[in-house]
Order: sequence, then C-alpha cells, then structure tokens
Amino acid sequence: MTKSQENIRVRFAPSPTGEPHLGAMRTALFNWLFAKHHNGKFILRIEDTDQTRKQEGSLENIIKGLEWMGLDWDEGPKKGGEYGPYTQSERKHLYSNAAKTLLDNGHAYLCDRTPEELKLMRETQKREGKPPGYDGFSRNRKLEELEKSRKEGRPIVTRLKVPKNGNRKFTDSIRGEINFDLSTIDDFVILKADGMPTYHLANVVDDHLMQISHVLRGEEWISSTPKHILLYEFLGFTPPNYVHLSLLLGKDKTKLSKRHGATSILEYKNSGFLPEALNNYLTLLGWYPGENQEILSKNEIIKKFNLKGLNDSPAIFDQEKLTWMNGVYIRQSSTEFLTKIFHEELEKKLPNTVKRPVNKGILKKIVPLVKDRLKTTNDLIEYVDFFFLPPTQTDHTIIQKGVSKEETIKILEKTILMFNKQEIHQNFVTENIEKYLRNLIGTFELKTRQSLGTIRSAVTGKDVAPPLFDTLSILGLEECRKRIKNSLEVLNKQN
RNA sequence: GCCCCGUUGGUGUAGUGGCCUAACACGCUGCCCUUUCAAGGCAGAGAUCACGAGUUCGAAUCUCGUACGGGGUACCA
Repeated sequence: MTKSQENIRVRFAPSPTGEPHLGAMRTALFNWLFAKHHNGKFILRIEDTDQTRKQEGSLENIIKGLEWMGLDWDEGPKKGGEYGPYTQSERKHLYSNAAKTLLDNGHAYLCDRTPEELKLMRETQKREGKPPGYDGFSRNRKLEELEKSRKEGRPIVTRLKVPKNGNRKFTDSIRGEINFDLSTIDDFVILKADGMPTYHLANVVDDHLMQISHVLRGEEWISSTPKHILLYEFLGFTPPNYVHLSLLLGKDKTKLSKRHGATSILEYKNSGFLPEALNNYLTLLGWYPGENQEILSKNEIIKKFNLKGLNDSPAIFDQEKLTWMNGVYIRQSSTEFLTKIFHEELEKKLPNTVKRPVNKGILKKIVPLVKDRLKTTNDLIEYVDFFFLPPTQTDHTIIQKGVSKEETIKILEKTILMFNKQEIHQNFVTENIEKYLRNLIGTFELKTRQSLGTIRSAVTGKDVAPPLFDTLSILGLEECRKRIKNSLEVLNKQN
C-alpha cells in the first residue's frame, strides 16, 4: 500500500558533507518540478546525522546553490514550517523514540560489537568466500546482558531484526516492481552508538512525520529501499511512492566526480553560466518533455513535467551541450539584463587601472555587439576589455597577415586623414563610418579583410573583436584617432 | 562473491509489434552569408538499436540466456 496522490509533498534531503553537486542538484530540481507541477510542497531537510563527515560551510553552499538555481522551498531551514525542525540533528528524540518502539515490539535489538570487531568479522567472511554482513551475534542475547555491557562502557547500537525468510517488493515509478529477498539483507544498524540514527531510520521517520508523498532520489538508494519498507512496516507507517532517478555520469561512464572537472553547481555559477540554462539542460538529462523542443523556460517545464517522461538509464553529463545551451540563453536575454550581469563581471575582472564604477552607458551599447558571440559570461572580458583599456601595441599586434609594414602605415595615415573630414567629424555613427571607410579602402590594393583588419588591430589590439564600425562609433572619434596615432608611433619607432 | 538497476550514432534523447531503408538536439565535416570571431542558413558523415536464441507472417520494441557498464553490500548519506 502506498500513499494517495492527492497532497504532493516531496523533499530534497542533502547532507552537509561537501559542495552542492550537479547530480544532487538535478535530484533537487526534479523534486522541485514535481512539486510545482502538482501544486504541492517542496521541502528542504538537512540530513546531518553523520557528525564526523560534517563539513564547515557545506550547508551554506548548498543553500546558496539552491537559491541560485531558483529552487525555493516551502518548508525547511530559514523558512520553517509546521513539520519542523528540518535539521535531523535537532530531531534526535524522534528517532530514539522510534527505535524504542521497535525494541519494545521485538523488531529490534541492541548490540555491543565494536566497529573493529565488525571489520574483522567482514574480513574473515570475505576470506572464507562468504557474503559479508552482520552475523546476528547479539540477535538472541538477553537485554540485561547488553544493558550491563552498556554500563561497562561498551558502545551500544540498535539493529533491526530483519526476518530471515520471505521477500519485500515495492513499485518504482520508473522501473516497475522490484523484489528483494530478505535473506540478502542483514540486521542493519538503525541507531548508532552516539545516539544518532542512521540514514535508514531517520529518513523513514522523517518522511512519515513530514507526510512525504513521493520520494524522488538517486538510483543508489534502490538497494536500501527494502530496508526502508521493513521499517515502515514495523513502525506501522505507510511508505511513500518511490521514484529512483538514474545517475549522472562523467565522460568515462563512472559516477560524476571531481575527476570529470567541475561538479559543484557554484563552479558553474562562477564560470558564467546562467541558472536558467543549467536548469534547462539538467532537466533534459533523463527526462523527455514529450516533444522535440529542447529550449524550455522554467514555466514550460513545470507545466510539462511528469514522471512518465523520466528515463531509467544513466546519463552522461556533456559540458559542451550545456555550453551551447548557455549561449542560447545569453542570446535570448534582454540588453538590460545582460548589461547588469556583464557589469558585475567587468567590475570583477577588469584591471584596477580601469576607473570604477565601470561605465554602464558604454556597456549597454556594447551588449548587442557581443551577445551573439558569447557562450558564457566568462568569455566577455576577452571581447570587450579594449573598450575600457587602450591596448598595448607592438608591430606584431598591428600588422595583418599579407600586409606589409609600409602598407599598414599608409592605411592608418589615410584613415586619420579621413577622420578629419567634416562629414565624419560631425556625424561619427556606424552607418556614416562604414560608408566613408569602405570608400577609402576601395582605393587600396588590398582585400577588405586586410584593410579593415588593420584598422581593427590598430584600435583594439585584437584579431578577434566585435564588428568594427560599431566599435569605432562606440569608442568615439577622439579615442579612435588617439589609438591609431599611437599605433603609428609604435610602427614608426621600431623602424 | 552475492543482490539490484541499466544497455538505440561520440553525447543527450525519440521510439511501447508493421508508418524504422531508425527521428530530433549537441558535437563533427563541407558550403553560403561575412571586416575578424560568433550567430544564422543549407548540405553531409556517423547506429548491423550490446550479443545470442526464441515468440510472431513481422521485433529497437515481447521472452529467456550471455556479455558489458553502474549501484549496493558501513555505527556514510
């Protein structure tokens, strides 16, 4: 028996042991989408039952990651809710109560074997070719004996008494019915020696108390699910619906990890990816919208999201496609928005010699010129720094392929002369500049690309830059003249 | 070892018994556009649907087996 579909309540339950990982964020995303689609609730719960693995700043980063991705939670840390607290270390009594119930109704027992003893046991089992697992040492020992052991200072854990025979099956929304033989499951620990619950106990107690209707979690949990089913059964609870998401893999088809490059969502934030693009890309990894369209807004995805579109095989994270998609999102963005984020980027990356705040008026004019050319905002600086900082020139940076030094000097001198014409002087705008410049270079015995390339490099110091005529107009007549003169000086000096 | 999940071009996916001589997107190649770089347009290469057997008039699609990949087998989550 499972819960009804009426009140959709899902949760994302990270443990604060590291960075907000791409795979985890995708799980969060799917949970969030499912909740939004059904007008349900998305709950954030912190699973910090392993005190030894806790990492400083991890929780903050996870929250930062979720906020950046726009995955807002209805209940959880910073937000509260009627099922709180939402941090497991603050709910200890609930788990020990559950363990007590299990102890009382005979479904659990205490055990005083130390981790060292257990490790030795497993090694022996392996050596003898037996399947490793708890051997049931304390299963039938008297309670008084264990309590005495506790008084003597030995560490005591609580284990679930897993039936030796039979099987448990459950229905996974993606994979269908999955069956496990109970003989393959040992008497696992539910309450650790430090009084903290293990994941198994904690997630069952919390999902029940928080009335979670659907558990969307990674595929790595499939094997543990029969343990959870058992716990629900012995505690008299009704299990939620299970949806085990396929894993995210790296290029070599192993679980995505640091070896594959950036795995923290925050690294993508810092590399100039837009959260909308990452969201869009991530949803497409293991989910099909029902049609070929791939560029989908968050609202469209919410509207279309359903469990049926979920895929059962693991997906390899392809950064190239993400990068392409990010470019699509940049191109789609408004000038106002891009001006804002580009401004932040330039404030950060332009050298100190550039006066702050960075000129927003100019930036706004630059945006339409570069938005088609960028894949990430990280690429921005290379394209536009010369607008704010005159280039340092040498012969090498000015002279174009197939053009002699003499020709280069001639082109630049004539360009300056042309700039002196009144018609240009008074109306230094793109169309006008183009008209006169094209006229001028028509008199040279060079290809258009060579002539214009020469002017480009003289002004920008680059081979790759935004469209020339617009660039000149944005820089303004005086600045252009100054830069060309400077280039001429460089060329003449080294002669 | 044992248990569980998976397997369609390099990648993500579509496909649920005949419309599949397998579709779409990224990437790749070529051409066009063009002042550079992008963007855009057009064309193309790339998959014996992991393999084998079976069911069927007919299978990428159903069944079984094998191989390979992944996950689990903790007082980690």
